[in-house]
Order: sequence, then structure tokens, then C-alpha cells
Amino acid sequence: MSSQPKKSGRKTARKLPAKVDTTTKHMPQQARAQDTFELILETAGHLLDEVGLEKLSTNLVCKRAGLSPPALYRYFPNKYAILRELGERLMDLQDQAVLAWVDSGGLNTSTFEEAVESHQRLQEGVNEITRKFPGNIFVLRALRAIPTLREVRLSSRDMVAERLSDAMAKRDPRISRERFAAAARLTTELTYAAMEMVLEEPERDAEHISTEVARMIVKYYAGLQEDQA
Amino acid sequence: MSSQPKKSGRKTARKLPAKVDTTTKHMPQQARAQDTFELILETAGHLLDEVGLEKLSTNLVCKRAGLSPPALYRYFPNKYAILRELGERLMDLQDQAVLAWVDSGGLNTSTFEEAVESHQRLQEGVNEITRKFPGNIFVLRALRAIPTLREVRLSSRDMVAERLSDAMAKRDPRISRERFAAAARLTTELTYAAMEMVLEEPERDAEHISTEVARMIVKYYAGLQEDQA
DNA sequence: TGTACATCAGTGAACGCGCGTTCACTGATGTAC
DNA sequence: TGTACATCAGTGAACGCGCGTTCACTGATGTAC
Repeated sequence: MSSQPKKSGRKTARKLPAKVDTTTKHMPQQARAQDTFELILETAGHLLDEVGLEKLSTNLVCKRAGLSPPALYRYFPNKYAILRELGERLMDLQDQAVLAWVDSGGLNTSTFEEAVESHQRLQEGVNEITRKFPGNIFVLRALRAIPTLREVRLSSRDMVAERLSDAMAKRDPRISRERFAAAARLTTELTYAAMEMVLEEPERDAEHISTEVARMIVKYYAGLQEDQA
Repeated sequence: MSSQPKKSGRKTARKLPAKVDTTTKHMPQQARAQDTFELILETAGHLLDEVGLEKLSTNLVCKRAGLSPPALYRYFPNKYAILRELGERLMDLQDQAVLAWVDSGGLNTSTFEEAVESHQRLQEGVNEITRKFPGNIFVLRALRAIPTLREVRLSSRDMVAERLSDAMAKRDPRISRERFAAAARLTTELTYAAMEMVLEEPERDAEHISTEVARMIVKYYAGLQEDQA
């Protein structure tokens, strides 16, 4: 396929529309270019909050950012590539929050109340990180609605679940890793579902939701252990 | 606002794009028209599965359905109205499944195992209903991604949660209705999140996920009761 | 330390296309007498 | 029971618009000697 071995291997098929390449093209090399790259992403994020996913277009981003279209196309082959970059960054931030929580002993608790409190902190951390991210809801929706971006979300979730189950399996070797893996994937989904709920319906009591989700998750893991005992 | 009291009160503003009216226009009156109406929805559903949300367009639906555009515009003012109708139908089907489960005593269980089994049946029922619905994932994504359609999803979820908490409060008057309401809203969200997960990643073990979600929910409600006791 | 040249970064203006939508009309169905 | 008329249902063809994208170019930055 790659007869032209140099970098920037996009646009494999020209007339066939094929699978829509959403990988970023040339990465910026100079400082000025780096700024432009960031400006595009930032502008797109804010525009999402303003006009939503459907009305976001490359032309609109250019107009807002004070750029000409070819400047954007230098870095992003299409609007999905912008959304992918935004999505990857948001997923990364969320992932880091969970991993940091694990690494700093988030799972090392001895009482039920302590565990709930710890999980609640995690939930609120993820909520807060996402809340601060421009275009948050719409970026998340894009990752669900656009088939090519699915994997960004799913691979982030899988990775987090795997790390979680690793850590839990180390603490309690009586339970099989598979059991933990399935459990972690589910509670991960729940954590993020609750985050989307809080974002989407800001009128709800976010703190209460965080507590309840934490209780639910801790109860569930406690149940796994009881089964084994 | 409505100086023209007759039916079909759309297009309030002509030059102002305003809030995009997604209510259906004329309802079909003759049998032939009813068929056309259904044909449009059915075609749109199948097209969603084929091309996704972003590429769905009124023209495409018309072409596939063998209709001219004005035939479609007779019933739907725009593509969002089609998605709204599909969304409402899917939400309705899901709602009916939950309400039927409640009415047929889904909550009337005495042992933990029995309760898990009952909840699992509910989860699998919702999964199955959704699986059969053409365009399912994309309809759900549309309800999340398109701001005007948000309320379709949310009001369905709220209604279900309310009915659930009513039924639970009747069974256990020791716990406050608010407590039950918040809990039900959360577990409802979890049920539907698991359904989306199973739909989106068919390679996962749907049955196992249903069981685990059921365990989680039942454990959680049991926890509420323990607190009170 | 200055200049020539290569590469990187960005512009202005336009393109073809498919979108949502509408106009002016014809054909099908229902109803009054 | 037939016909005239009103209403309902659908057609063919076109519209303006903004989308994604590209062409041919200019200006900015980095580098070799």
C-alpha cells in the first residue's frame, strides 16, 4: 500500500471515499505552527459549546480562528480529525485522573465508609476535569455518534478498566482476574455514565450522585468478595 | 403566538432560524398517507444502520423510499423531526418494557437470587427490544447529540425512574421517596448505559453483563434498606 | 555575520456537490346532493 | 348510483446556500557555507 514511504501517509484512496482518515496530517514543526494547531482545537471546542456538533464545520472554525481554510487543512484532513484530537485529549485527561487515583492508593481502604469516600473523590475528579474541557458534552457525543471515533472512547475505557482490575487483583488474589476485569469494565462505564448525566443535567445534585455511584460501586465489589468467602 | 388556531402550527418564524421545530407537521389522514409516513420512518431507520447519523439526509431518505421530497416535507419539517419520531418510538418501547415488568411484579421478590434474576430479565428485555429497532444505536446517539432531542430521552428516563420509585416506595415505606427517586434515576441510567454498551460492543458477553448489572442494582437497593434498618 | 536557498506556514479565491427546501402542478380519495 | 367539487396526497424540477476541499501563490523561518 505504502509505495511512498515518507511521512504523512493519508489519502490512500483518492476517488474511493473509503473509511475517512481521521489521523492528523503534518504535525506542526515550528512554534508558530504549534500555536495555529492549538488555536484550531481551542476554537473548535468553544464552537461546539456554542453551535453543537451538527453545525460545526471546517469553514466555521477557520472564520472564528481568523485562518484561511488551507491553514486548517495543513494539519487536519477533515472535521473528524479535529474531533478525534479533542476526543483523545479529553480521554487522556480522564484516564490520567483514574490512574493517578489508583497509583496514589485510591483502592487501599479498609472500611466501607472510607472506600465510598475514596470512590466519590474519583468520581468528582473525573467530573471536574470533564467540566473544564471546552466542548465537553459534544466531544463525548462525537465519540459516540461518529463511527470512526468509537475506538477512541472504547480503547480509553478498556485501558482504564484493565489498570483498575490489575490493581484490584493484586489486592485480592482470591478472585479471578477475568471476574475483576468484567466488573471493572462495568463500573468504569457507570462512572462515566454518571459523569455524562451530571454534565448533561446540571440542575441535578452532582455531589449526591457522586456519593450514590460510589456507594453502588463499593457495594458491588464487596459483593464479589462475599461470594468468594 | 397562535393567531391561526387551526392545526399544523409550525414555522412560527420565517426568517429567524430560531429553535428548529421538530414536531411532526400534518398527521396523515388517509390510509395511503399513513403508509407513506411509516415508510419514511422505516427507511430512515434502515439508512441509519447503513450510513450513520451524519450522512442521513432528507434527500437520501426520499431517494431510498421512492418518494419525492415534498411528500416527505408534508409530514416532517426537517430531518430532526424524523429522528424525534424514531426516538420517541424507541423510548416508548423501552418504557413499556420497564412498566410491564413493574406491573407484573418484577419487584416482588424475596431472596437476593430471585431479585437478581428478575432484574436480569428486565435488562435483557430492554436489550432485546432495542436490538430489534432499526437504527437503534444511531437513534440513541441522535437523542444525545442533537440538543433539541435531549428532552425526548430525558423525559423518558425520568418517567421510568418515577414509576420505579413509586413502586419501590410502596413496598418499603421506611425509606423516603426522594431517596428512592434518586436511586431509581441512577439505576435506570445504569440499565440503559449497559444496554448501549452491549449494543455498541456486540463482541462482549451480553448475558454476563446483564447478570452483573442486575447484581449491582440489587446489592445497591439492599444497601439502602440496611442503612435504614 | 551575511546571504542564498530550502523548507515550513499560511493566504485569497474559487470549485463542485449535496443539502434542505419550495414552487407550481397532477392524481387520488372522500363527500354532498 | 352518478357526478361535481373539495380536500388530501404526491410529483418534477429547480433554488440558493454552505459545506468540504483545492489551486496557485506569498510570506516567514531555518540552515549551509
